[in-house]
Amino acid sequence: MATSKLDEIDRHILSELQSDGRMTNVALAEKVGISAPPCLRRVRALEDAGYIKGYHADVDARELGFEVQVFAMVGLNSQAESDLAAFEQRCRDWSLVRECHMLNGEIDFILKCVAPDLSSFQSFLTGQLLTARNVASVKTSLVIRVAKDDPGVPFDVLEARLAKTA
Amino acid sequence: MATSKLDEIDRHILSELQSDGRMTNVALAEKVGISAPPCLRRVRALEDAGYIKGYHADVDARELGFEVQVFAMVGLNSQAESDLAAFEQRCRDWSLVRECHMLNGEIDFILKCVAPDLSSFQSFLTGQLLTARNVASVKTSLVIRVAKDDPGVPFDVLEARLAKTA
DNA sequence: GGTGAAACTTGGGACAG
DNA sequence: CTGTCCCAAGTTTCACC
Repeated sequence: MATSKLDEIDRHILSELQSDGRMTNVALAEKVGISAPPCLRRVRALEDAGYIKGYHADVDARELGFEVQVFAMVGLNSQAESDLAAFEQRCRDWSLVRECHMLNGEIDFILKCVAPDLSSFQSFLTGQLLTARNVASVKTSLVIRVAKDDPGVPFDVLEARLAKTA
Repeated sequence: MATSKLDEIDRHILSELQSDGRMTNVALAEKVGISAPPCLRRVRALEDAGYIKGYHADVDARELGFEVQVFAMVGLNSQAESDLAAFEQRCRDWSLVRECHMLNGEIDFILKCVAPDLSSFQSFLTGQLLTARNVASVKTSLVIRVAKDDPGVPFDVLEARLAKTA
């Protein structure tokens, strides 16, 4: 497993940076119980190895005027790899689409979209998504409210798992 | 609109911090074209006003050993507010569940879940989610691959919108 | 993994437009 | 009220053990 390369301190670093990405290196070093220079070396190594893909401020979409969040379930006519890739590329080009996941089962893709209001989402839906080549069906569901929206992964699950195999 | 309190520099700051949350204040100040002290004051004000909810390292779930991502569509028996709230609280307590969104339409909730492997997800599904009080139906879809997973909001949409009304 | 030291960043105070 | 200049305290990031 890929985690076997990481020791407990590395996992602790990832966990802390996931919950507070702007923590200073000295505060992080203190939390994980080592001094600052080796802590920074570990962080750089985790970044270089791809365990940390980036750092992002978590901005409040609603406060910023994005009142509408929508999940769109998309079915395609052709599931040939080149057609799947073409649809994925189109999703990357649409900035309203924040996430695009290919799924198993009857739905081919689920898209998480964000828009300033319903009418601008509707114009995206009818003008872009529904008319895109190869799109067979789109079912949309408006988000009424968000009960939980945690970034990243549950480190407690990882630790529980490692404790079992140890 | 809530964005009217923000000027172009504030939006630029949010946009930069969304794409790189660990940028130093001097680098940020240079990017948005003001000097460091007022830039820092703006960042603090944006944090205090709730536009910035936090900062997070974006860790690679698969590299860390979370091989399985699943979307679960959940239907409840009762949609009374107290029953909805009870289910949402249960989702917050399950660390495998990273996101829980209440939707309109036939599905009541969509959950984004992450797990180390299929069997640990299955044991969560059968042991926790399906047996939870008030849960009527659960349809799950495995994520085959992720074509796009951008955090936050599309600032280009916001700018286009503001340009129109200006 | 730790230590010390140099360069840089942060974040405050005083002040101008 | 927002920006600029400056400075002390704290932080990052070397080279070396």
